[in-house]
Amino acid sequence: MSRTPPAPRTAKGRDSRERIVEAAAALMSLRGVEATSVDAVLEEAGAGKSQLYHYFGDKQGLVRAVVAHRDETVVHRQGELLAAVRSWADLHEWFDGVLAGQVASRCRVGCPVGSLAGELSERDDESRRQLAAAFTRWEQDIAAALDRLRAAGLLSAAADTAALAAMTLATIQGALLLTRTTRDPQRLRTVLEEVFGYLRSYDTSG
Amino acid sequence: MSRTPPAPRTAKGRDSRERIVEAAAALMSLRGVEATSVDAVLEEAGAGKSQLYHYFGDKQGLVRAVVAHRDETVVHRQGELLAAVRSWADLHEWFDGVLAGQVASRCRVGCPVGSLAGELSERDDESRRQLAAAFTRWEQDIAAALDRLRAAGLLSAAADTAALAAMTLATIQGALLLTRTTRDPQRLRTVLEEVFGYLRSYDTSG
DNA sequence: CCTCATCTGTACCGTTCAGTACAACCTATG
DNA sequence: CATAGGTTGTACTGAACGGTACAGATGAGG
Repeated sequence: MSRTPPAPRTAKGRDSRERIVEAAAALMSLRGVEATSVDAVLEEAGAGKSQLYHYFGDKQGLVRAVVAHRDETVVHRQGELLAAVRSWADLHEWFDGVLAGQVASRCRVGCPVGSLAGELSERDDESRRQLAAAFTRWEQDIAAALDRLRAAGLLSAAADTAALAAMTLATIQGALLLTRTTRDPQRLRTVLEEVFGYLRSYDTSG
Repeated sequence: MSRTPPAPRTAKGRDSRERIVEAAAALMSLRGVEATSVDAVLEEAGAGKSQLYHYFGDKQGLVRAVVAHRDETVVHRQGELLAAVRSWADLHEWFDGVLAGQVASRCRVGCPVGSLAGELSERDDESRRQLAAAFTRWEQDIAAALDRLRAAGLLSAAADTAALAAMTLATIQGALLLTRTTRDPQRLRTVLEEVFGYLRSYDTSG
C-alpha cells in the first residue's frame, strides 16, 4: 500500500527530480546504498529535503528510482552497442569497451547494475525484480547479437546462444567483481579474452 | 595507528569471541554489512557490548574478523574439495556442489565471500586486500586442480590453466550474483554446465 | 583463600539518520 | 493581477546507531 509520489508536472520539477536521481546514483555507486544518506544526496544535488520526499516518498522510493535510472542508462546503452554487432570483430570491440570502462575508472566502480544487485537483492523485493528484469534483458541482447552472427553464417548452428549469453553475462559480472576487489585490470583482460575465445570456438568462418 | 585488540586468553573468552564472529557473519551474509548493527549481532550472539569492543576494538575490527572467518571457512573448504579433484567426474562433482549449495539456500545467500567483496571493496582497504588474497588463493586452488588433471594426462597441454581458473571463478561469482537476483537456479545450472563444457573441451581422454 | 588479570553487564553519551511540519515561493492560466 | 497547483527552504523530531564508562563477576595461580 505505498502511495506513488506524483511525477513532476513542470520542466523545473523534472530537472530537480533528475538531478536528485543522478546525484543519488553517483554516490550510491561509489559508497553503496546503505552508506549513502539522503542528506548527502541532497547536498550533492543542491536540493532541499522537501523535494526528495515530494518526488520519491521515502528513501526506498529513491533507491528504486536509481535502479530504474541505471536500467535506462547502462543496460539500454549496452543494448544499443550489442545491436550494432554484426561480426566477430564487432563483438570483440564490445568486449574491449567493457575493459576500457573499468580501466578508465581504475577498477573502482565495477558494474553499476551488478553492485546494486549485490546490495539490494535481499533487502527490497521490488528492486530485486527490477534488477532481475534488467539482467534478463541484457542477457537477451547478448543472445540476439550471437543469433545475428549465426544468421550471417558466422556462428555454428550447434551453439546454444541462450546458454552462451547467460554464461557471458555471468562471467563479465564476476570478473568485474573480482577486478574491483583485486584492483587488477590484467585479470579482467585475461578473463574477457578467455570467454571471447570460447565464443569464437563456435566461429564457422574459419 | 590502530591498536590491535587482545586475543582471548581463556577458553571462555575464545568461545565468546567466536560466537560473536559467527553471529556477525550470519547476519551480515543475510542483511549486508552496513545494515547489520552491532546491537543485533550481540543479541544474536547472546553477548554484551563490552565483549565486542574488548575483542574487536570497533565495528570495523569486527568486519575484518568476519572476512578472515569467511576466508578460513569457505575458501579453505573449497581448497580441500578442489584438492580432491583427480578426474573430470570429480571436477563435475565440485561444480554440482556449488549448485547444491545455492539450491539449499533457495538462492538467497550467493557466495559469502563475493557478497562481502561487493560491499567492502570501496569501503575498507584492509578488508579489500584480505578478500583479494582469498580470491587469489581460491583461483590458484582451481588452477592446481586443472594442473593435476593435466599431469594425469586428462587435460591438453595447450590449455592455459591459470586463465581458465580465473574465468571459472569469475563465472561462478557472477552466476551466483545473477542467481541471487533472479532467484532462478536453472540459470545457475545452465551457466555451470556451460563453463564445465568449456573446460571439458580441453579433455584429451576422450 | 587471596589476588589479579581477564572477562562481562549495563547504563549512558553524542551523533547521525530518515522522515515530518509548515510556510513561502514560483509560474502558468484565466 | 488573482489564484491555485506545483515546487522549495528550513527547522524540527524521535529513533537508532556506534562507542564509552565503569562497576562487577569469574576463575586460574600462588
